[in-house]
Amino acid sequence: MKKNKNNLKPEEIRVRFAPSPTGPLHIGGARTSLFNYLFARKNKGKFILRIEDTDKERSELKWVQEIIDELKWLSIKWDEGPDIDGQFGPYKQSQRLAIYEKYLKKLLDENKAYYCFCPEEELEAKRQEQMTRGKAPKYDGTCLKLSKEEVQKNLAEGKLSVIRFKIKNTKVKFEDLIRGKIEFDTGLLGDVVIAKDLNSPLFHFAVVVDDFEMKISHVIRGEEHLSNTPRQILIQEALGFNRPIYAHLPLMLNPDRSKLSKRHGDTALKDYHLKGYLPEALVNFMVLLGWNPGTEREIFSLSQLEKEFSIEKTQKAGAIFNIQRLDFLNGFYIREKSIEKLTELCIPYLIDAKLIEKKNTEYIISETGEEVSLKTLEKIIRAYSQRLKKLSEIVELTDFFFKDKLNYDKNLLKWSNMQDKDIKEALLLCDKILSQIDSSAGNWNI
RNA sequence: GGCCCUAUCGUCUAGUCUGGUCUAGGACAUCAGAUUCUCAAUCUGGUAACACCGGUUCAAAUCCGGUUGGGGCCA
Repeated sequence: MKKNKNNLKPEEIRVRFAPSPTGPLHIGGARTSLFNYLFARKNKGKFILRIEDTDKERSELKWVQEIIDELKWLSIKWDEGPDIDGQFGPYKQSQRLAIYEKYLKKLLDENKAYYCFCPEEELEAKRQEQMTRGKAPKYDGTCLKLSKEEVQKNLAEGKLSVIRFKIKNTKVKFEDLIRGKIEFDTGLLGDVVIAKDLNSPLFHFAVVVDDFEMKISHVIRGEEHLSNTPRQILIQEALGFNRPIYAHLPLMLNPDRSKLSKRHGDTALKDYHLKGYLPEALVNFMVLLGWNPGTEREIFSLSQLEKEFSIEKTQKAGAIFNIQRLDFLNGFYIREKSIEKLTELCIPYLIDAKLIEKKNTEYIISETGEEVSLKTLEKIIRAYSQRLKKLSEIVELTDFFFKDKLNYDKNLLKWSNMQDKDIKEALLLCDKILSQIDSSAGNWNI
C-alpha cells in the first residue's frame, strides 16, 4: 500500500467533480464523482460540484439539471455547488469569466502566454507533416516571433486569434496517489491554447485556475487526464499556484477493451436509472469496478463505503463494464426491498406500459377499467420479485394479469412431443380444475 | 507515429510493496447436482488465470531487465 503523504487537516481536504454539461451524465463520470465523494467523506473533507460550461455552443442548462438530478438519485451529495453556495463560488465556469481574464492578462503581461494568429488549416498541415516524419505533433512557435506592434496590429484588425501558453522545456515529475511516481518530458509538448480570447478560457487553463481558487487539495479524475497533467502543472507554476495531489482513476472499458462507448450499450447514467436499476446496485457496482477493500466482501452500501473506502486500494488497469454483474447486484438489491417498497417502485413501469392507471388514490386496469387494489398489486409483484433483475422487467413478467387476450407463443405450452390437440386438452383440464377453486374463500395462494 | 499508463480465471478482483503459508482465494458468468407444479431464488460441487523471454535467489505471481499485448493523451 502506498502511503498517503499529505498531512492535511480534514478541513483542508477538498475535492471536486467537474463535468461539462454537454450531454447526459456519463456512467464513467458518475463513478468519478462517486470516488471523489467517498474520498471526501472518508477523510471528513468537502466535495464540490463544479460545472465546466465554458463551451458555449455545446453546454445546455438541461444537462446541468440532469447531472444534479442523477447524482442526487445516487445519493451523492456535495457541500458546495451551483445549487449550494459556498465561499468559493460561483460554481459554474460561465460565471467566473472575470477571474480567468485576470489570470490570462497576468500570463500575457509576464510574457508567459502569447497571441497566436496561425490559421487552422496551416496548423493542420504542419501537424500532418510532423506525424509523417514520426514526430510528435507540436506547435512550431511561429507567432512567438511576432513583435508587440505586429500583435497589436493584428488584434486591431480583428484577425482571428487564440492565446497560447509557453510550455517550457523541462521534466515534470509528480506523485500520483494511485500510480506512484510519474515523469514527463515537456519538450515533446507544443504550446497549448489556453483561451480563444480574454473571455473564453479553455479547459486546461480554467481547470487550473478553478482548482486553485476553490482550494482543491486532491484532483481525482479519470485516467484520460493523466497525460494532460504536466501541462496543467506548468500553468500552475507559471501562475505561482501550489500543486494539488493527483489521483488518476482507471477507465471503464467496453467488452473489447476500448474506452466505454455507446455502441456497446448505454453510457448515460439516466439510461440505467430508467431501465430500473437501483441506485444501491449502481453504487455498489461502480465502486467495485476498480476498487475493493482487500477482503472477500462484495456488498457495500453507500454509507458503509463512506467509512471503508480508501483511494490507495484503487486498481491501476482499466476495468470492463460487465453488465451481468450489475444485473446480479441489482437482483440482489431488489430482493432486499420490502414488498411495499418494491411495489411502489414497480408501479410507474406498469403505468408507463399502459397496463394500469392511477385514478385518484386507486389503480384501475387500463383495458377493463376494473379496479385493482394495492394489495393485489403487491401480491402480483411478490410472485415475480425473485426473478426480477431490473424493475422494467415487471411489465413483461406480469402483463397477463392485466390483459384479457393473451399473446403468447404456443410452443411454450408444448411438452415433449405433444400435439396441438393434446395441449388443448390439457388446457381445458387445467381450466376445469382451477375454476373449482373458490377464490372468494381465499383458497388461492401464490 | 511520439509520449505516458497498464498486464492474475471469460469478467471484476485477492495475493505483489514486506519472495517460501499460492498444488493461486473470492465474486459474476458458465456447467452439473439438490430442492421444486414451471421459471426464478437458495444450497452443494465442477471447469477456468499468474502474457512471454531472460536474470537474481535455495526458492519468484511476487524483485530486476527486455519483448509482446491493451488503453489513454497529443488532433
